[in-house]
Amino acid sequence: MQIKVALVDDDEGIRSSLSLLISRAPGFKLTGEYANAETALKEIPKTLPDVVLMDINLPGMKGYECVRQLKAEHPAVQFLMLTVYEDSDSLFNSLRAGASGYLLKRTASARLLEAIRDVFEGGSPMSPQLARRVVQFFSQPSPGAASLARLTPAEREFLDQLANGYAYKEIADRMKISIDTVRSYVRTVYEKLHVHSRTEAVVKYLRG
Amino acid sequence: MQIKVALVDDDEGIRSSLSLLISRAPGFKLTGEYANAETALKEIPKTLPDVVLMDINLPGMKGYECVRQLKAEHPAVQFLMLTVYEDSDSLFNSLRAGASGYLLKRTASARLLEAIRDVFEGGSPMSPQLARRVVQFFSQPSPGAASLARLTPAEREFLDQLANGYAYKEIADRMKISIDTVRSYVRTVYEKLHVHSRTEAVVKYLRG
DNA sequence: ATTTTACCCGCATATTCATGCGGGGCCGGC
DNA sequence: GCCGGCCCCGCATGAATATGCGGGTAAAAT
Repeated sequence: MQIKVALVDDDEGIRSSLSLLISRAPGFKLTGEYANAETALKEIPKTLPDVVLMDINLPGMKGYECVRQLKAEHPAVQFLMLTVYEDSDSLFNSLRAGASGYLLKRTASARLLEAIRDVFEGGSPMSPQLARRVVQFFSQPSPGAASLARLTPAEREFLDQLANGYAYKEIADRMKISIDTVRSYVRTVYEKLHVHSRTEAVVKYLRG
Repeated sequence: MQIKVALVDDDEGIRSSLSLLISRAPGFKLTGEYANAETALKEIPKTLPDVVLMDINLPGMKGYECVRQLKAEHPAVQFLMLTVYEDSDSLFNSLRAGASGYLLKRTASARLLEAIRDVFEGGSPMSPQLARRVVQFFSQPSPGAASLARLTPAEREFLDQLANGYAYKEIADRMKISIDTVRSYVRTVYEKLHVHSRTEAVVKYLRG
């Protein structure tokens, strides 16, 4: 089965080289190439490709805006963003818009084809440099993390179970400890977090 | 310059094959291999490798817990998680703990070495399947947002009070309604959110 | 005009939670 | 050695929660 690929980029040179790459590669079929977002918005719904390679920095409407609109109407179409910059805003805007992958343009040809296949198969290929941005988004330390750090590993594990909504008895089973030990954790954790109820503890845990 | 790599995995077979791979690869130097998190916690601070390959599913202390502690003390050390599962919780736990990359164990050898180098150079290699989870985290504004929207204003207000840790009686006072009405809200809200406990409701509210 | 929908109130009961008081054992450091 | 931190276990009790069953009214939709 051929993967139908469309291409949106304002740079004629890039477009033609990508076009050549894709049309020559076995298993891929180029169904259209467009120089701007407006044209893509009109034409892509007609051919409904499997994967769209989308340049971020289009003149006029930005690439991610185009993705947002197309993705809303055609959720099955996958979008793979291409950019020359490692710009954070563009990256997060694209992800929010529903893009599935994000590659730097200097990605090698073979890797690009592989990425298209990845996207088509439900993956999200991403250049390591860009992935790092995303990863950092998660590890940004929160304000209340300090008190969380004072918990012992077992206590943290317990707190995690607590946040998952399990009853004491269930937590005891999952952690292979007795219900009374669980109750013991409740006290120490509450004390360390300065809370007096399960809800408060969970809130502090999720936010911290 | 050699990249110093440490290895944490409880599976002897995997450990030895990875060990062989790394020690034979030019540019890499294996500085230690450990069968569990506890040993790693003790030994890794001594050798301070550049990159640690960490299995997620360790017996006893989980891999991401180990990362959390080591990363806090030694921020320069990079962690590359290895797992057989595409489990969402493990993934996000690891990212929050400070892991930089996350690969499936079935990743090809060449790609693994490349990933180690990526991590060392500040990237965040990630298997496309796993990256998709991360990407979805952004595009899905919230899985529960839809159900949250089905709440009436009063119910939302109530849920907010619930998330603040107030008891039913306190909520009744604050909202100037009867305690029995509060109980009524409990039921309708739980039903709409498909939960069976205060904690689950609050979690869904905070995340959605 | 009838039905639906949303909202408010009430009672009863089983379960869960919060917290008081104890007791063990293991390990690492002073 | 002894102490302090961490982990584990136990009993008891009152408060809070979850959920069953009801009943009303007023506005919106059909």
